[in-house]
Amino acid sequence: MTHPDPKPDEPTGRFAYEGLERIFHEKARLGIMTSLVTHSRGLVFADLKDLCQLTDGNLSRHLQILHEAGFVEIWKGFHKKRPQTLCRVTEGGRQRFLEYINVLETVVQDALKAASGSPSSPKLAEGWSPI
Amino acid sequence: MTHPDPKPDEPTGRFAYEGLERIFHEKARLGIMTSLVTHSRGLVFADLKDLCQLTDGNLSRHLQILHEAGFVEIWKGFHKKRPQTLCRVTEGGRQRFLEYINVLETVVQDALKAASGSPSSPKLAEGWSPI
DNA sequence: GAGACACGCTTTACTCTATAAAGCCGGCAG
DNA sequence: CTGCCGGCTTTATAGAGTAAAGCGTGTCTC
Repeated sequence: MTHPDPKPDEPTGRFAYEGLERIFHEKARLGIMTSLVTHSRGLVFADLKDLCQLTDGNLSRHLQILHEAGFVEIWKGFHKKRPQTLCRVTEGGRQRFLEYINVLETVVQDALKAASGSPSSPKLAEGWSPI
Repeated sequence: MTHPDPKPDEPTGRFAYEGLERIFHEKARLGIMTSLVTHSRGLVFADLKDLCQLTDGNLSRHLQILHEAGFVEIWKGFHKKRPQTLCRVTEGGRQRFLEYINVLETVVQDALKAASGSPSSPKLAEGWSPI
């Protein structure tokens, strides 16, 4: 074997988390993407808004961003003579989001590993002063 | 039993993730906190900088923010006649960070649950147009 | 038929913030 | 004493999240 312990995604620095794509790493958009991945047939604007507890303007802007990135499709239609917007995640969006989620999983693992280990902080040697 | 299925942290809306504290939910600070929780005895500025792959100014600012929030302690000292800064997570910081991590874990669970389920998007009914 | 009102979003304006670049300060070498 | 380097801080700027305002269409009521 050439590589006893490959560790594919960690060139040099630990805890750098380069894979945490900015576009997904945002409370509101995390909720939107999770909602859309969960409901693969799509969600109308109002339902998505309720699921994610967002205001209209807010959801609109985030959807615009995700759409420009090619991660969600936006379809316009009508329901009872009122306009309706249907949102669906694209296949690419789905994949990239799940990659992001994998990185997030390693973050959680790292943190929990640390938590189980060291209990509490010891005193410092002389010569250090706070603040 | 009064509550068959309590679900403590979910009042009404799903995928809202209110527990995702802004101060931790940031790539750089996630790395810093994980590093500090992992090294409970503390880390000097330079080591932390390398671990998180941050620039000096960047790390300085993020530490300042975390310190003002009471989540990290900053100690000043000297090493070989050069100033050194030692950073340690506070007990409160450690706790709050792990709470944040728990929320992050539910995000990951939600997304992965969705991923295992629905495969791909069906066609839309007539009357919808894209963009 | 003309306001008034509600629905379903979009657009705008503001504030906050991450980060690159510049600055600062003491020690050391020549 | 002049310049340079290590070890951070401070500043400046671009970018982004979000509350508030705006807009267009349908549906009442009088």
